[in-house]
Amino acid sequence: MNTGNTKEKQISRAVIKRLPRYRRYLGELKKKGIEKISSKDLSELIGYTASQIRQDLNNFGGFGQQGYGYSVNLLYDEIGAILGLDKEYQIVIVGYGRLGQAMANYIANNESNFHIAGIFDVRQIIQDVEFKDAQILTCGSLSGFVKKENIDIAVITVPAEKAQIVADTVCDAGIKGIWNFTAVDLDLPEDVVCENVHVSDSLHALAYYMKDR
Amino acid sequence: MNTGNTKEKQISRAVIKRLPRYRRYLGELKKKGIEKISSKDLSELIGYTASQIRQDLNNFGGFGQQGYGYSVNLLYDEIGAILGLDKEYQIVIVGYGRLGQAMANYIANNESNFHIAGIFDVRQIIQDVEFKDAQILTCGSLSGFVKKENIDIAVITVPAEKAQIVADTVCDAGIKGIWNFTAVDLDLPEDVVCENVHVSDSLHALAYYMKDR
DNA sequence: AAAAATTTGTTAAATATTTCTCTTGCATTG
DNA sequence: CAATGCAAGAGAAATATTTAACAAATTTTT
Repeated sequence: MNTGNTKEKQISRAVIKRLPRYRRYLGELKKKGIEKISSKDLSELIGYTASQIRQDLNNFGGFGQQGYGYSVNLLYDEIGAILGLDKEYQIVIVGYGRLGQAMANYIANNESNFHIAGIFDVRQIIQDVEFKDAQILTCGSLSGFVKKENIDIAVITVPAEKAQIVADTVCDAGIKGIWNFTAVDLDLPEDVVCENVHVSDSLHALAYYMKDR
Repeated sequence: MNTGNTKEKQISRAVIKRLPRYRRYLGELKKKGIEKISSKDLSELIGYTASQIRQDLNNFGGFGQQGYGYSVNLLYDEIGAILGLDKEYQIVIVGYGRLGQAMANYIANNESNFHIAGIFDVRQIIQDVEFKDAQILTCGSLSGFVKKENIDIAVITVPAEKAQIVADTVCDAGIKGIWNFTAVDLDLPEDVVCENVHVSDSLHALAYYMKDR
């Protein structure tokens, strides 16, 4: 077991970025009732080389069987465990505009192990008083809520100019992870993990690849 | 000029992914009225090494001046031109749920050279009949609209199970690029460019990095 | 006006990542 | 139940990416 004190091979970010994708495809195979798959077949499906798939998976252990392939169900669960998707995370959504609402829906409907504990907005929300079992509150109570409810992750969907203030607030309150949808890179304490969804960067990359079409 | 028939160094995807980020920071510097910056200072700001910044930029030409640095304004525009952000793109948004609305707002307010020409949804939308100067229409007219209006990019924000059908429709109608927000990878013709925003993959990567916190 | 300090563009070195090759083990088939 | 084929795992080779080093050009200082 990894207790964090042995010097072990650091898994590259590129590998981690591929894991959710493997899991996504395995989920689809599962749904279709397919029980086993070889790295070769998975390769054709996903578009990475078979070699890379095997190499990636072997960073975490041998989940396959020679002459047979990989068990779809087993591999799906194993990757889930590697990613930490075998636990439940408590999250808050900060910023309940259209993007915040979209992400709330997405999480509630597709990410069963991420529980929306609270939703925050600067405005006093009138139409919705709650979302599923989460209260919708004003930002003033954010810090206290994160502390009291032991929130793991803050989803930041506020306007860009408010993002850093929100980040500071939740970090001070002891948050462990931030899922940032704003177009700024946040300045965060060492021990807070952050994943950015910079849609503008993605759109601009799209423009680049369209250049000579 | 690149006419596409000379064998030239292929720019790696990693470089392209960094360009929008450079431009974003340069935009902020511009706003602050800063006129020049060295790769060293930019490095401290962005977090890439100065060496990498220079290397990246020199893929496209020498925009800096020895002993001086880079002109913020010039570099901002040059990167914009490299990315193809000096043209206007006609886009349609397909799927006008909360995510579609969020992206429509984002584009209208932040991406001046992407013009929302039309918005499509399966439902007959009652409350909004139009968004800025774009009509909101039902999906039946999507194909005809894309053809007639010469649309460049389709933003796909429909439920995952509809994504491929929408993609097929717009591709048949001659679209050049797709900005895909659904959790599936689309099967597309060779000549259609696609940029995916797989939020689930991003969330799962976040979970991984939170493991031992 | 000369000297010193900057800072780019570029080439070379170091790392990291991906692909290839080969060995070994398992499963299937006759 | 032996022979054959399949496919993982592992290590080596090949690529690609990133970082470092340095010469040349420019600016600033004295």
